[in-house]
Amino acid sequence: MQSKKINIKEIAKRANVSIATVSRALSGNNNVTKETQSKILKIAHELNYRPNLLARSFVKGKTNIIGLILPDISDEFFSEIIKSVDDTSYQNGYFTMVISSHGNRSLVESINTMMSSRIVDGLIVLLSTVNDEIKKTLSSHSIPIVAISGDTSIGNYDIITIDNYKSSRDVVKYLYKKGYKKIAYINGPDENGDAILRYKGFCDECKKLKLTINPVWIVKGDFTLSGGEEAANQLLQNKERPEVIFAANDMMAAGCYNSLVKNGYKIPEDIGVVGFDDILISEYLTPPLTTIKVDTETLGKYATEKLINRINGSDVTKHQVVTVNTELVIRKSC
Amino acid sequence: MQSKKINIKEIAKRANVSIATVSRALSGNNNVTKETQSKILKIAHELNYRPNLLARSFVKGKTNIIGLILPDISDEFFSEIIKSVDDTSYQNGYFTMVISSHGNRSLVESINTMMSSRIVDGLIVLLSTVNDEIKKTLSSHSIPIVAISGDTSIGNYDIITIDNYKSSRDVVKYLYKKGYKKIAYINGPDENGDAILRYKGFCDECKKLKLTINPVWIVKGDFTLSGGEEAANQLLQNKERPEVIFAANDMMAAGCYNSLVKNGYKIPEDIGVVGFDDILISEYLTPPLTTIKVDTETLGKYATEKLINRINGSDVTKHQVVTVNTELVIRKSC
DNA sequence: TATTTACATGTAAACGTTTACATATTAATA
DNA sequence: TATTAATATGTAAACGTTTACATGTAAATA
Repeated sequence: MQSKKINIKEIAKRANVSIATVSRALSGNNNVTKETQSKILKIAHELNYRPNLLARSFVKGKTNIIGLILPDISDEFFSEIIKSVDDTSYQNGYFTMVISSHGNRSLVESINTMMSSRIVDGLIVLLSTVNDEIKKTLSSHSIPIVAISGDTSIGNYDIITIDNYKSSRDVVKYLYKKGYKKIAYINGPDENGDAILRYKGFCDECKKLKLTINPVWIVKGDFTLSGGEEAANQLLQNKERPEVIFAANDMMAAGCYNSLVKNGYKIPEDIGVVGFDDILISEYLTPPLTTIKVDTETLGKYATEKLINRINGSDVTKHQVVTVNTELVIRKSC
Repeated sequence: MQSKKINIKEIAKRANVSIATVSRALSGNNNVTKETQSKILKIAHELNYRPNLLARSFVKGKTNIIGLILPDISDEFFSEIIKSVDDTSYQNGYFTMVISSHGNRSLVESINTMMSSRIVDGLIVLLSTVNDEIKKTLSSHSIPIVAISGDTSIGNYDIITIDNYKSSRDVVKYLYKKGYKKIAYINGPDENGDAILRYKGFCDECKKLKLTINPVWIVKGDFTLSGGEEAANQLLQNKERPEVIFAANDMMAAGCYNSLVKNGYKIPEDIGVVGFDDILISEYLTPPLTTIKVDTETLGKYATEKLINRINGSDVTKHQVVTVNTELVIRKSC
């Protein structure tokens, strides 16, 4: 039951100084004597004073909050990024505000709201698909924006990405080295930037290794578990069976497992499977899934650091595309 | 390149009215003529005016942001809660700020910072373990607080929880009905509120069904995958083998799978397994895991609604404990 | 001692809203 | 028509900080 409001005015009164001096003492400004400062600090502590961050943000025009906009928050990949972003921003004196744009909230709407509200100093946007509307919205920013996206086509903002193309080629290279010649591919959604590059990497490496790509072994998927299962079912209906299935993400690879088990195929003896992402469940599938590990921690870290450097003006270079390394994790599925 | 700052003052000047009238017109206040309002709205739209939410929050003493404090953000269980909380708060005109207290940030520190900063109107705190320090911190709140926790011991705040005790009894009941008599139990961490109640439920139902609890079949776990695997290894070293293992959470159940497979046991033919939580991987284990489904969506929704009702004063009852239902999901693991 | 310099502190404006209160205008009533 | 009530609008304070500028004081220099 604190009767009086504790603010710098109250502290000033008790310390017999002006509010300016209190402000300076509390902010560690050097233009204040040791004695005055310690007196003020003591009183502030006694009164359990906490600065009104809202007032401070208001006058400074800076909230030290960064916004993180997600297409859909429940995906495990995203939750790891949230953690990394939140960790990094905290270390740099920022808070993280998470805005998911599922349900009745569109991505563009979320971005616009956040950009104009002055509540966040900058924005990290996680993009799975990038259409022209989104690109236009992002480019018309009034605050710094960093995108985490597979689509690296030029926009007027920084992009943190992974090397989908090279990683995909690495997978094919590895399969080839293992002796696989007949590789099937389950693609991701058409408009998905990551999916497009992964597919291109697959095709190019096959071409380079002179592996003929059987058209019936290229099937469309949607990055979901059931989509992967259906795609695998479709693959199994062909007369000629592939030796290994390369799914464009782990979730679909897990779907393949379901299909293969139900159809009586053993992994990897009958058909091998390889995925992309290294999500949590991949390690615990039977057999554990060979896949491309995406370093989400670094991804989130880079994005956050880049954004903060943009915010505080220590990075004034042209917008960049930063690529985070991936790693082939060899397990037992092929 | 907007040369002039767009605020209500600027709009007032152009509309030839006072800032008060602009404020009223924009906020939909009725004390303003249709003509004046539409004139102001038109100008605001032309100038692409966006209210400074920070200024508004500051003067109103309300930010419409709720804080969500997590022990560690990467857990899948938490990410589902984030989604649900964010969704519900958005529907009620609130933003969600996520604060994870991993790394160098303690839970108590996070709570204190958030409570005093005035940045959030209320706080949802996800608790796995509740010690006295946390309880004391939560009880000394200056803003509404809702805890999502297994520990329902009375504190001066609302608690949303699941019925760990009853659910655990349900599992034992089901196993008994299936004919299992020799049930092993892998416990969670000592101080974990959920774990304590699950264990109690297990014991009480065994007693009721007159199932003798073999002490060597009760082993300690830590809710992690490797912990589950070790616990199962330990169980398998006894001369007498249990017929089924009840793991206090799904992660440990998955660990059991690893141990059993490595030791040449078939699930469920040789030994059955049952878990608790119904996390994403449970469905995709081989065989799919029978477990207790926790309705995270409802959990997050209830917590958020409760909090918002506290914030806007529409709920002034004594602090409550609200229990969200669980469901036994029968799959193939026992 | 007189003057300059450095430093500590105070004064007051600024940030962009909302809102209590005052005032002016219009409509409703006697 | 005179009075009252209702409505529209304006004025100015308030929210809690930070900070440019002014002022005062003590130390350093001439």
